Amino acid sequence: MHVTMKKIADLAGVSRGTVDRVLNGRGKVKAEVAHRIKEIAKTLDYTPNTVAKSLSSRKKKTKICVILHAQRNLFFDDVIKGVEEAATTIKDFGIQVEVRLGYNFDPDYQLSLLDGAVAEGFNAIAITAINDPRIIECIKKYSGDGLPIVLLSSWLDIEDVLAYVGCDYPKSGSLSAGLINLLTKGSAKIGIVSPPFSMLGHRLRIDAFNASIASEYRGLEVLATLEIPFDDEQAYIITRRMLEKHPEIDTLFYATGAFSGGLRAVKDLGLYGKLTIVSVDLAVPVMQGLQDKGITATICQNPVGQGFMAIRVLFDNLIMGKLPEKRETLIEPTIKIRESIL
Amino acid sequence: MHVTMKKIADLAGVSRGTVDRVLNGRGKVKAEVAHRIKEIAKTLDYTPNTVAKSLSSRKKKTKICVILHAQRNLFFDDVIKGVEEAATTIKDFGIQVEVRLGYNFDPDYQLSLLDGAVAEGFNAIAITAINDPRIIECIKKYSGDGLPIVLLSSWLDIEDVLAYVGCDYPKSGSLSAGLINLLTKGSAKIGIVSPPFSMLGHRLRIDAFNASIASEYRGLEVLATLEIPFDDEQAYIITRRMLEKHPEIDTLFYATGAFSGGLRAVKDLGLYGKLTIVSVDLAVPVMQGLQDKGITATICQNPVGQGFMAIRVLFDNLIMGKLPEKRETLIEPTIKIRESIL
DNA sequence: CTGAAAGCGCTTACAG
DNA sequence: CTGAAAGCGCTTACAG
Repeated sequence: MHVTMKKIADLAGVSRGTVDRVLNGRGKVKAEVAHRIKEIAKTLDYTPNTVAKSLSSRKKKTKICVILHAQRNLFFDDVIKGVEEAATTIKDFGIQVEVRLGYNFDPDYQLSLLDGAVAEGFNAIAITAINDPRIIECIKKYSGDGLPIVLLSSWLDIEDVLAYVGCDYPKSGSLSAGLINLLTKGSAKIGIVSPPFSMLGHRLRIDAFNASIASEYRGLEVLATLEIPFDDEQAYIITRRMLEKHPEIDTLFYATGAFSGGLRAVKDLGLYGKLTIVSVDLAVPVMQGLQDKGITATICQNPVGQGFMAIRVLFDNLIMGKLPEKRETLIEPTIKIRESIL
Repeated sequence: MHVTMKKIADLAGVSRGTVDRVLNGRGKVKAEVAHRIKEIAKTLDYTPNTVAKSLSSRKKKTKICVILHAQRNLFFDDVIKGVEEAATTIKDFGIQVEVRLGYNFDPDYQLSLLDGAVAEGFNAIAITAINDPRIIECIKKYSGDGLPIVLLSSWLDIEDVLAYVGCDYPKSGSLSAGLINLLTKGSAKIGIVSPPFSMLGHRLRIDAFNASIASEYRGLEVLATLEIPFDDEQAYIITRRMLEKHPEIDTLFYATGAFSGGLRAVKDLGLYGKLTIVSVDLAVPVMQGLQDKGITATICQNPVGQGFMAIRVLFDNLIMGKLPEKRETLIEPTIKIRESIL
């Protein structure tokens, strides 16, 4: 019971060093011996002991860098909280985690953070990567070089990467559709406001929203779909124009972070509290809106869990050489209403 | 950087053994020496290395017993899934986790499981304790003897225990009220069906539900509140009688696991699909009901998370001697609708 | 009351 | 290509 390297070494009639070489692919071992060791390990169902492993390799510090694409906000505060929670549990494994904030979705700056982290010898990276060709190129390159990289919270289709940990955008979209159906008893004129589709996830979300309506909820009708930048002034203008152009709109699916501008437009038009509004995430104005019943519900994506999982996936890979089962670790979206945040 | 026992020993001019004695309260040490060591440890902000700690004490196996009060069902399957997930992450710490199923809420049987686990030398216990004086007494006794016990998923007011990990019943109640308010646009005649209040949590949930309505949602009216046992035949009869007696009821808060009986009553009366039904948890008939839109929503309590946290709390205590920050680790209730389970 | 030594299961130079 | 030894940070008998 409980197989160790020593036991395998004894059975194979070699030293632990040799077993180590075979099982961890360090240096050359005579083929015949290697084969024998592998057989024994397999027969005995050997699994290396993570705890011993990390204790023994404590000298060569292992460092994980978490790179975000903007300054802190409520969402990233939660992501960071999850990251730090995970960091605490793996601290004693000699793994250090460092968070570096980006600046205003600036690709150049993020690029410099990325290169900087690699130059400083970080052993793994979690990044909310900006959808920019140079960044994608850069991530591909480092991944190709064997650096474990996790895309955190922002979906990009990069195969080479270790994993994507973040929102299940399609599910977030269909969940929103189902919820709006319930909240409006199956009949609604909907205006959609989305962040730019250049962030791929957002398109996936809206597509799923529409697909869900088309297949299940015929009483829901989408009158307008707007992409707006992360800019509250723009949000105000565009949202206002949409509501003026479509006075029949009684429901807003407001799937963007630039919330206060849009909310102001709703208020200025005297529609606050009259519209059914479903939002995403939990920014400050959303919290406020739920509180005073102007916002009906919001679809969250468990940012704490995202941060936590990103670190776990990297930890498992660094310590165990483990690949995640699926390249996408999708975090379950959840419905929050007023009482959820009380 | 990075304080170890050896460093402290050197600074104090003693051996590591002595430092160990002081910091872990094993055996006597001259008061003056002990004091010096404590000072140094505090100054240097020493925190013991969990990894080394557990590796070194690997010989004396540590075992956690998880005792449930009934056979498996979807809820406990998820709890067990969480338990096993946590068990995997701590396996290499030499901690074994074993799950033992109760039988039909039978206190005698649970008592025998509890005594059995202690007799077999388990080092910690997580238990979905039945609200029975003998069991409470027994838990108190073992807790008093220093055995770390976590109450899992079933709330009891036992101070001596290490922690309660489970549903936030009051929040579950207010969340249900808020949700029903949204689903019915603020106007509903409600029938409540609850499991017996002898399980304390259920009373807390219904109380919070009513309190929330009283303070915020005056358009909601509770016409009947029924406690029913976990028995589908009874559930059928009682639910049917309630609906016949109060034909104005348009909304059901069906906060019990005995679901299929009640659902059959609704169907037999031709009300399926017409009532707004909010349920709790995700038993098979609930899943089915959400699927075909007969059930509007259900309030879940993250059973996977409960199982996971229970083990984590015990692990932290066993390995680190850490007490949980609060004695109650409350799991956030969540709203699930049709699309949540698709 | 205190220290020296061995050990937990692995990795890492260092020899050969 | 392979082995013996030291070490990661702690605990645990065993002496004294």
